[in-house]
Amino acid sequence: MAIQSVNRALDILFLFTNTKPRLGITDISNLLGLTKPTVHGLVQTLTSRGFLYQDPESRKYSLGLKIHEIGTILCSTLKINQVGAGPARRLADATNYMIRIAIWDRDEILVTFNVFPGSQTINYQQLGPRVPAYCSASGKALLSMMPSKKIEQYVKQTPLKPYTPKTITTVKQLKNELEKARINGYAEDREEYLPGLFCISAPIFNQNGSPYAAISVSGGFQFFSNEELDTISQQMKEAAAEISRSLGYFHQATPI
Amino acid sequence: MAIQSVNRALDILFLFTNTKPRLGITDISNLLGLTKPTVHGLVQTLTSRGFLYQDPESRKYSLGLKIHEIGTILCSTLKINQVGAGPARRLADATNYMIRIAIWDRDEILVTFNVFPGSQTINYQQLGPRVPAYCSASGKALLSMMPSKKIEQYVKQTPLKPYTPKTITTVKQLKNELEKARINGYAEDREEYLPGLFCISAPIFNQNGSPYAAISVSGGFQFFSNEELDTISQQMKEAAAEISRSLGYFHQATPI
DNA sequence: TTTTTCATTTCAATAATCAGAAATATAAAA
DNA sequence: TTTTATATTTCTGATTATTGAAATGAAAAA
Repeated sequence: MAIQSVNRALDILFLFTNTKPRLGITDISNLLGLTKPTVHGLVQTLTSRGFLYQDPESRKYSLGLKIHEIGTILCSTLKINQVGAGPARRLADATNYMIRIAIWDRDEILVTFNVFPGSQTINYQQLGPRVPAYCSASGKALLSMMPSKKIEQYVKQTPLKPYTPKTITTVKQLKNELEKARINGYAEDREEYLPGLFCISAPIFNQNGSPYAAISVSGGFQFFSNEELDTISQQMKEAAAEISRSLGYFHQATPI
Repeated sequence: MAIQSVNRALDILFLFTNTKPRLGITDISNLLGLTKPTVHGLVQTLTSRGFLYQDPESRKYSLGLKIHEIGTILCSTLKINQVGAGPARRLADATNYMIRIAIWDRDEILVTFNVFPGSQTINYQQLGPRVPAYCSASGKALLSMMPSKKIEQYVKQTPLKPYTPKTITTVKQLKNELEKARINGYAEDREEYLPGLFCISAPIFNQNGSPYAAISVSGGFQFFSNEELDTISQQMKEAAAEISRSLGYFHQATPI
């Protein structure tokens, strides 16, 4: 049983966009095909709770800051952040690079946690950004561990749009990358999404043994020597394994 | 007219916390004093929209990732971000430090935009973190431009809790800082919230001439020489003025 | 000033939701 | 296996929300 008024209230929230950030009652009424008294009641409720904000001058509405509050709570309730914060912090200090944790969400990579090296900087325990899986190290790390059926499905329905000259745009290239990731235990992103940004990422598994999240090390490409890559990837894989264990994952012992 | 079911749906969302990240129907029913069928309908609606997530195994509910999506939209619809992105990016590249834009929200500082120097790093056009006003450069920059009545009200109802050994904990010290900020045109934060973090921040005014937001430059304290401080604070004040003008603020000409 | 626009409120009929109690379903625990 | 706990569904009268048309209020435009 879906609650009509709740659905409509959520519909109203998603009417606001980059290009239409401010809406009036009549706008909303027209967009949703609802009467003005109905819209007014819903909008007033959302406004009284801080999910909408009414500009006193124009009387137009925009999204309210209470949305940020619930977003912060979402972030702190994510299990991966709760168990990943410690290992990520230690990895940041050990490597002196930015560390991120990300999860797979609707075929994209959603960053859930950011740590910068040195205790003098803030832990961004906050969500975002969202990045296509095929051109991020974490995306490839996760994809490489998914069943081949899922990979086929992914490449079939995902246009490999180039973001930089180095973005992978063919299925063959992508599959090669995934194979390499399976061998190395980590995936790479060599300026495939942002120029100058080089990342490596290792998958994190949950108690079902499914690839659930990924931890990544980001740095300027010029700073990663081959030797450094060996050291850092090793530390990163250990951090990933530690988090996987915290999530209840036990690596299968090799059968005799 | 407040819509009961919408209010209840929002109540449900705020039941989830750091310490209680997963709740069942009975839990929610008890916490809100509602019957189970009522709660179930609301929860199902929120789940179908992605605002809640039900774990298939435990059947418990937690906050859903759709909350992040609406948070992203909130961020991109904020006028201050829309007009501040350009100047902030240029300031980051000019100074080679992290730049942030923040607004005053319920006596706290809410960061709405982060830019890191160099095009190789990502613009965090995302909300958070939230920091007490009295121990952040942006908070002091904004507070310094508020009417003295508002300042009195602020210090009266805000406990000056220490975060570091250098946090300002007396009203007198804070007022001295505000006076200094008014003279300099920017405020400072010398490791008052996080050890090793030094920031300066200049206020941004809206078309009413009210202090509305602040732009800050963050860096390790050891990297700020006096000379550098002069240059950077000047560039920062110019960026702040540019954003203020974009918001419709015209600086009063000095009367003859 | 008058006109226009749109937010807000009113009202009564209609539709949707809720409470309360109880039944059924489902999964974990004993 | 049975027991236990809890999610989910069912039902009906009571409560609450929505519609549609119209009126009022309040600010901006002409």
